[in-house]
Amino acid sequence: MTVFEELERRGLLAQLTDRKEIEELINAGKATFYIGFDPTADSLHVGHFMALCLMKRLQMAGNKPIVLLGGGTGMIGDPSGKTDMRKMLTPETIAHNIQCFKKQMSRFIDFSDDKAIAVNNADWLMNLNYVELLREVGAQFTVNRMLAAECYKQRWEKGLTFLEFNYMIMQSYDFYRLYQDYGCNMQFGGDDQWSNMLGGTELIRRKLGKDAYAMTITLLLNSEGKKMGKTEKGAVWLDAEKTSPYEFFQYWRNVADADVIKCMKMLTFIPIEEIEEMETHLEGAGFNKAKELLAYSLTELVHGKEEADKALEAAKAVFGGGGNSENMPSTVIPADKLTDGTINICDLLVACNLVPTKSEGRRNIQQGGISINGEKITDPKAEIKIDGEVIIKKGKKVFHKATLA
RNA sequence: GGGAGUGUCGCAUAGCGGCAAUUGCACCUGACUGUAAAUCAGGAGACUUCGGUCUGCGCUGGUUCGAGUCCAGCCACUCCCA
Repeated sequence: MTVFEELERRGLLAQLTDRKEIEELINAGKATFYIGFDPTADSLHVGHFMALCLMKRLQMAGNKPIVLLGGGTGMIGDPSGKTDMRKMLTPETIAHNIQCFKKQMSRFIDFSDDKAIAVNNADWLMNLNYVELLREVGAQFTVNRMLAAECYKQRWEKGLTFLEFNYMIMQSYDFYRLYQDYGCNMQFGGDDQWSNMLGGTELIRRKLGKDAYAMTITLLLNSEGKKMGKTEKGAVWLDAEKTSPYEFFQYWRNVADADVIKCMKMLTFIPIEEIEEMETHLEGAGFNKAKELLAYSLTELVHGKEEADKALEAAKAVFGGGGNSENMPSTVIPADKLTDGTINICDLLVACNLVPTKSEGRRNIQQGGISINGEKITDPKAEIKIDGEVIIKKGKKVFHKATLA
């Protein structure tokens, strides 16, 4: 099976400028392609992860990836698909975020022996001369065409600043530079990047008379049409500090039935034949097995085997009713929060970050949602004795361990 | 630069001067389940010695026994004209 076929069978392909040409290029394994990552946060998230997996798949097939870090484009902010103006990032934040990105990326992409390279578009964007750029590049774009781009539609009502409007130009210019400097003739990315990517192919065609290609991968949406990788608390991060391996595992363990197979296909490296086979006889409780596999293999990819094992162990212990609390998420309670070795139940819940306020904790207790060491708590004034460790259960599936400092 | 309008709990929406403030989505808890979905029930400013107390409708002042609601100034955003 060729790489291209595999991508297609996994449902990853969204839009392509020239299907046949791209298929041949990447299957031959000699292509150089790039994917851009803007340093908007100090950790990668699931969307980035998909792009990195695509890179890895293509790299394994012999192609050469270029990771483009958006040190320059990050100064502007991509308005695509955003309803509100992006907060402007300070140069310091951007530099910090780039460091974080680089560190995480090296887990997925092999940069040794020049098998992949990372570049920062700040290197060329920051020194651009305004008038020169306008004449060189600006003359190649018409405003009416840019405005027609799908990615700006959402901004119609809220307004689009000139700063953000220029994002497409910057990204196009990136592609143009990479084409010239590295012979990179393909750009891949998330489907929301389509218009920006087309800008680049267009620019290359006009300036150089050469063909360049663009391909986007499907956005990972759940069965309700919402972006996956988001929770109420925000994104599901790849950084263990921001989203613990256990939480990460649980996120995927809890996906809807309708989404398991799709996630497996799009996010894991489990052989596609295996997934398709599984798909044919998946029913009832069998879904749980599939979800467990999904959660495990993703956690393994992102956090390594050891952490994945721990997360799986913790999940089994907790949901299987076993007593092993070793790998459960936990909080250490400082001794000065205790009086006579006990702590008020509401204070305990807040201290463990299980609820935002005491009122919320009280409510949960009154509604019967809190158990300590398997015993339901009904009195919000209960004093909990902490000696050794205490297992707190909130709702149906939030387990937490509190230990004394 | 001139004119019009808007600013309420994550988002969206209601609110004749007596409101901790409507409704929808999202969210949380309970029941049923498979750590799924659907459904049903409940909850949802904070603190509380459970009697209360404090904070709150862009910001700052004012009118009033009492202001999300009226007035003035400011700020932000949107639209129209230039």
